[in-house]
Amino acid sequence: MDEFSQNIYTILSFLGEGKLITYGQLASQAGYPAHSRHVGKILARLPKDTRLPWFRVVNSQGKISLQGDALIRQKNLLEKEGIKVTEEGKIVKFKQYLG
DNA sequence: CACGTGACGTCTA
DNA sequence: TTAGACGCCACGT
Repeated sequence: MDEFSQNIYTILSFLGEGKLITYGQLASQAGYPAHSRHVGKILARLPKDTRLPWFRVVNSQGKISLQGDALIRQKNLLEKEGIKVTEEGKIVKFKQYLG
């Protein structure tokens, strides 16, 4: 477990309900601005029963980067927190949910 | 060592 | 607003 991953987990654990963050912001806040892609890899290997709010992470365009059933899962979790998402996975009023 | 790939980002037309 | 071109970095082959 490297420092970058630890930072990602810490930042996510402090991300409150109804708040969103992008891969790029996570990477930057973790101290490695150029590692936005790596954030995805780290999230992808999280256990299914993790307590971390991985579903509050979207790309800089305000869209969910997952596909198929995974997209549906994240969509449902977000809507459960009052965030509206279109069929294509686009977050409605995306910028309102950032820090 | 070269190359392809991925839950990405920024610029530009 | 959308698409394509590039940039970026860790990893497996």
